[in-house]
Amino acid sequence: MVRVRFAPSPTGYLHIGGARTALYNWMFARRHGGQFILRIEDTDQKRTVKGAIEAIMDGLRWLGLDWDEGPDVGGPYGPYIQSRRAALYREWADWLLDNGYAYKCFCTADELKERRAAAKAARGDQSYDRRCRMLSAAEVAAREAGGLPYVVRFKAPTEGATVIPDVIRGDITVPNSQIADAVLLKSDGLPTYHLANVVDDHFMEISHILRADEWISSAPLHLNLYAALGWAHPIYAHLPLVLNPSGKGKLSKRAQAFDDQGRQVLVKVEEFRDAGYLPQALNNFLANVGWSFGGDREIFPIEEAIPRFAIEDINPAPTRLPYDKLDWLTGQWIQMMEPLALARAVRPVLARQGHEVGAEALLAVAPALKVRLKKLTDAEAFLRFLWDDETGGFAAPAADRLVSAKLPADAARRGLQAARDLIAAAQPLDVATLSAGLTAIGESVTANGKAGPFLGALRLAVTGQDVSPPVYESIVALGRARALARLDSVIAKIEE
RNA sequence: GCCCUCAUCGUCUAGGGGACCAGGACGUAGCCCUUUCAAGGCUAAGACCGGGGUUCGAAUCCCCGUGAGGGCACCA
Repeated sequence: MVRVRFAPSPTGYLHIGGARTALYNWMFARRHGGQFILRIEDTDQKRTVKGAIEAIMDGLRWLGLDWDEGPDVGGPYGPYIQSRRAALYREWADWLLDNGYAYKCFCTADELKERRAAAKAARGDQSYDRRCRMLSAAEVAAREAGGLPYVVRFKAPTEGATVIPDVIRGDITVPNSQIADAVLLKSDGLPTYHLANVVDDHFMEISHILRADEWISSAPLHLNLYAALGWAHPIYAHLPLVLNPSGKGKLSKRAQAFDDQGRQVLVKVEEFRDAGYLPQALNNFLANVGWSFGGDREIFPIEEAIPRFAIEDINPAPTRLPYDKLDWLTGQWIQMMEPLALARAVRPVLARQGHEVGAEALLAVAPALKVRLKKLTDAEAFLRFLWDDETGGFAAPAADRLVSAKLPADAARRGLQAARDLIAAAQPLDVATLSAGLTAIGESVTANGKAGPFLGALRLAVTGQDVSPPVYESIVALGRARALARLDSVIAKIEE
C-alpha cells in the first residue's frame, strides 16, 4: 500500500517548491491508488505563523491536490498536527534514552553558538562536539538535580558508513563520522524534525518519502534512528532542488527571489493565483520540471500525467523554474477554455481590479480575449480603453506612432478624418457597417493598398493600445461619442 | 574546512552503448498570414563541461578534474 505525505511547516504560505513536492507526492499516490496525507510540522513554536495552515490548505485546494488524511479531514492515524502529538515523541525520546541510543545535553544555546562560530572561523567541523556524550551518570544526575535545562541528543555511530537507498539516485554512502549527534528533543519538550518525522512516518505507516534534495544530508541520521528504534524505514526519493531563477542558490521561502535580469519573481502559490495563472497550467508546468510527460508533449491535464508518473523517471539535476514557459502554458490553457468559462473566470479578476463588467459584454469579447491573454489579469490592460475616460487615462498617442512607411502622415490624417466622418454618420453604428466602410478607407489610403496598416493606426488612435479587441468591436464598445472625441484629439495632434 | 548531490541548446527537457552529423518546448531572429497587436504556420541560430579510460562503437558505463548546488541549528 502506497502512503505518502506532504509535511510543510506552517510558516506562512504554500511555496512553489513545496507545491511541486506536494504535486509529485500526490501524483504518486494517485498513480498507485494509495493515500496522500497532509501533515503539519509545527514543532518550532517560534516560526509558527497563525493562519498558515489555512493558507497552505487553500493553496493545495486551488491546485486540486486533495488529501485523504489531514488536520481538517482527520483519519485513522491522527492527529495530523505535530504539536498535538508531543507526548508520543517524548515517549520515544525516553525510550532511546533508556536504551542507550540517546543522551542528555546541557550545553546552552549560547555556548553552542560560540563554539560553532569558532569552528567555522577555524574552517573546521561545525557540528556538535559531543561534549555531553562523555558525561558520567553522576555528572548528569548532578546537573539534573541543579535544575539545568537539557536537550536529548542522538548517540550517532562514529565508525563505518551509512547507505541511503534512493530511488532517484541509487545508493548514497555517507561516512558515519559525518552524522552529528543531532538534537531529538528540544529543551521546550518538543521534538525536532528529525525525531518527529521518523516517529510519525513510522506510526502513520508512510511507505515512501518524496522530499527535496536538501534533506539528503540528514537522511543518514534518520536511517540510524530507524535502526535504533528497530523500525523499518520508508523508501526514499530525494527530489531535485528548485533553484532561484538567477541560478544562484535554491529558491527559498525565506527570501525574495530574482531572475537573472534582477526582476523579482513569484514564489507563493497564492501569488500565482492572484497574478491570473490557472491551476491547470501551474500543475502542467510543475509536472514538466524535474519530470517529463514524455512523447514531446508539453500541454496536458494532470490527470493524464498520473498513469505515466514514475519516481524512477525523475531527473536528479537541480532546476530553475522556466517562468516564461509558464506564461506561454497559461496562454495555451486560456485558449482551450470555452468563452463562457473564460468570461466567468475573468469577471472576478476585473472586479478585483476595480472594474465591474457585465457578463454579456465580457462574453462578447471573450473570443478576442482568448487568443491574447497570457494570464487572467492581462484582461485589464486589454480592455483598459473602455475605462480610460473615467480614469483620465486616455492620451492621444504621439503622431509618429501612427505613421509608418506604408502609412505616411498625410495618408494617416486623411484616413482618420474619413473614419471620423464615417463613424459620425453610420446608421446604425455596428460592426458590419464599420467593417465595410473602414476597410475601404484603409485600402484607398495606404501605400500598399491593404487596409492593415491603416486599421492598426486606427486601433491605436481609438484605444490608445497596441493590443485590443478587433477595431470594429472596440469602436462599437466605446460608443460613438467617445470614439469621435478620441479621433478628434488624435487628428489634431497629427496636424501639429 | 568536512561530507553529500548534480552536470545535454540561454532555460525546461528527451535520450539509459550502435536507431543521434543529438529530438521537443519556451525564449530569440526572419518570413508568411493578418483588422501593423495577439494567436497560428514555416524557417533559422543554438547543447552532450574538460581530460583520460572500457568497448569494434559512447551523450549514454568507469575514473580524475572543473563547475554548480545542498548540508554541517534547541529551523524544517
